[in-house]
Amino acid sequence: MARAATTSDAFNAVAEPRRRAILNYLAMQERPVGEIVDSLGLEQPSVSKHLRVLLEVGLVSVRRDGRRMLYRTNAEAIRPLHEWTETFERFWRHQLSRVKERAEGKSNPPKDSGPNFIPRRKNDFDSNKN
Amino acid sequence: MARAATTSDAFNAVAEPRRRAILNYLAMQERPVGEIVDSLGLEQPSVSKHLRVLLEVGLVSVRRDGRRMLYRTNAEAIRPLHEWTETFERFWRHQLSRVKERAEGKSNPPKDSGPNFIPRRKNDFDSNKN
DNA sequence: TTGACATATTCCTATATAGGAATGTATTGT
DNA sequence: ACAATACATTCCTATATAGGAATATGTCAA
Repeated sequence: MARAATTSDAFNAVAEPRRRAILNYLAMQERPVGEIVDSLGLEQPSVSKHLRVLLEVGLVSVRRDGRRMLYRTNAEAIRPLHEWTETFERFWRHQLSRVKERAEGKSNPPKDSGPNFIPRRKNDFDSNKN
Repeated sequence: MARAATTSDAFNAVAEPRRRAILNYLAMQERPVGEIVDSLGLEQPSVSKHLRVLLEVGLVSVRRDGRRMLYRTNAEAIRPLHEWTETFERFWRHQLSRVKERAEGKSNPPKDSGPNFIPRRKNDFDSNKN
């Protein structure tokens, strides 16, 4: 009766901007927690918690190196998201051409897109602090 | 101090499986609410609420047709997700080849991927009832 | 063993749902 | 005007965070 757990699946896990930032950071190479903390400017407990979520859904893997824990992004786990979004690719291509036609002036003003359109935010995905 | 609103951005909005199902359903063509209710087997108020969220983040658009409201997916709004996931494509390609090498038996057992690996669910994204 | 270093976990709290039930609102046909 | 149709909104509640603070756990060096 509430929102699904962040650990439900990759979709829920990556809904949090800091977790996406962490995934970006760990994509190139494995890193210890401390470096994530320093580089992204987050609190250490916060990073540990986010990593736990990412680990539970398989978005990262870990191995111990002495007293440090080296995390790395498991890109494979992001694939389902990529594939889901991919099914819409052909549609935004079509919509683009339609918009283009309209820009070239093909009469009727779009009495479309209803009551309150309210497109909230822009493209501020990724990163963010704290 | 809690989870970000579902209306924060597309990432949060599509974290809910039923909303993804609705987006899939409305991708091909616009549809009245009633058809979504019947086709996906959800409660009408539930569908209206989900549509409101999708509308607020710009993932769908509406127009009135008599007493019906015709919704349609705005694929363009899914593009940021596609682009974010796309940045990981090259990585899962690399990882795949690494896994392949290992399968062909290149010695050392993967003392990798830490304490409790716990990859929870499989690929049951999309759809779902209620 | 002890202390320092690196992470993880626990506790507490404000907040935002998602579902169910009930009700409100807009629009059309007669 | 009125009933019926099609949606939207409100109310209520159990649940799952995310952040901050404090503390616990694990590992290495001397």
